[in-house]
Amino acid sequence: MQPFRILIVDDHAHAREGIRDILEEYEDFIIVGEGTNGQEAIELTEKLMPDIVLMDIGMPVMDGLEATKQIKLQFPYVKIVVITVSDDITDLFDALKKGAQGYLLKNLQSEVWYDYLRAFALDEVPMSKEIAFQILKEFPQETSIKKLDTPLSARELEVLQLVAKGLSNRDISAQLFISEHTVKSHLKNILSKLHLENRVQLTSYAFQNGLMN
Amino acid sequence: MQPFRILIVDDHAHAREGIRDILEEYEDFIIVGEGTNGQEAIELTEKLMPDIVLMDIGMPVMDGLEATKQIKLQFPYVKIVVITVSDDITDLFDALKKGAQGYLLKNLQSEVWYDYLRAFALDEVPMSKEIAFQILKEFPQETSIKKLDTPLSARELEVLQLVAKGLSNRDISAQLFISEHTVKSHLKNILSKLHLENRVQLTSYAFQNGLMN
DNA sequence: GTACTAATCACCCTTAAGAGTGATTTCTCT
DNA sequence: AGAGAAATCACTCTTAAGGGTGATTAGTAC
Repeated sequence: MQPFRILIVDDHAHAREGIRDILEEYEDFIIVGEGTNGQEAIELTEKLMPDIVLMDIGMPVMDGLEATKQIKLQFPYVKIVVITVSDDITDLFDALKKGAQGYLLKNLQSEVWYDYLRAFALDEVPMSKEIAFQILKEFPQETSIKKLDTPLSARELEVLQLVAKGLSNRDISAQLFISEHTVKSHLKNILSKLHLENRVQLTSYAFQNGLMN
Repeated sequence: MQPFRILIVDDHAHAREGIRDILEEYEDFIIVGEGTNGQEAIELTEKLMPDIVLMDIGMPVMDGLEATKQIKLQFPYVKIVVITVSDDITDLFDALKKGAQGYLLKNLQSEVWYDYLRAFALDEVPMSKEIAFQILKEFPQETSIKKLDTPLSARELEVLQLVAKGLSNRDISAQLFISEHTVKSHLKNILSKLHLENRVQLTSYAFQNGLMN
């Protein structure tokens, strides 16, 4: 079987080295290139067409989340695994939202990396958001997942539906007899809870999840 | 039967007089109040709770379209007929979009007014957008309905779907390999053709009309 | 060959949106 | 009584959105 072609993107040279050391232990993987920022990630992906991109998040010029989004838009078949350190798992949802299929912590044993990436390359890891939770449980380091995934309050649902109808914040404030500030505040919390980033995505979400009648 | 309670809103005194003269010919109608701008329209609607509001469009302080929107949001059961002069029928769609149920031209015969308003009050005039067209045909004064209601081009549909997915104009431009200017241009045309005013309403429209799969 | 349209790009301008931060009040749960 | 959540409002700041206007190119229709 052909080895899996892997592109490493991380702005820290020693981080790339660490990953390289791990992957070179196994014949299943071949590192086809290395990049140091999101911009390079896009260019190298286009040039090298790797099977998997290992993408760091915090990088200069263009960060890994933006690069992930761009790459998935242009090359949907390229798989992206976001790599991060153990203490900022909060980015997990953002990464999946941008189109990443996988999520790995830099400070795991090399055997874990191997098992995970191999399964991943063979499509044996359908990395959905549900499974992401399970993975999190297996690494019980206290993460800073705050008040995410709390259910929406009644008021928030009300605001959500008005947003999805196409009303502006001002219109909503007029209808609910509250200030526009408050509407913005509710909307901010709604977007945060649902891991969305703007009212259009919220509208799309509302329709796809049967919240509009 | 109780006469229908009517509120007249128009900034021109002589326009209100003209309407008053017409309506006072008939016992079916009683004029419960008169306003001169959109702000007054809202206040008077709340105070008087008329059956029908006859609403002019071009007015100072707050125009009739905005007032129509506000009133329909707060008092959905109040019927609104937008009144206008014959040469700016282009506002028709906007008025219906804001929630107006009817549309009357100021310079019609009083009998036409009577027949229309009576039928309207009795819910015998389901003033949909389709019927609006028919009414337009009956008043064949050459109106300035431009290139409205043209079908969307393939490219426009493509942009529409990306918008409804929640992508920003910049994201769309990157994916379609065109400039952000062009995306904006397409979007502008799309909104114009569909008589919508922002990307959220477009998203809503897309889902409700089965344009998303 | 000319008229029409789709698609592209550009510039200006105003307002809406959204992030960040923080504060107050009321209610509930324990 | 005290903790926590929900709802409210406020201020700042940056960027996205959208309207208005206009121009070019290429393809199509008649």
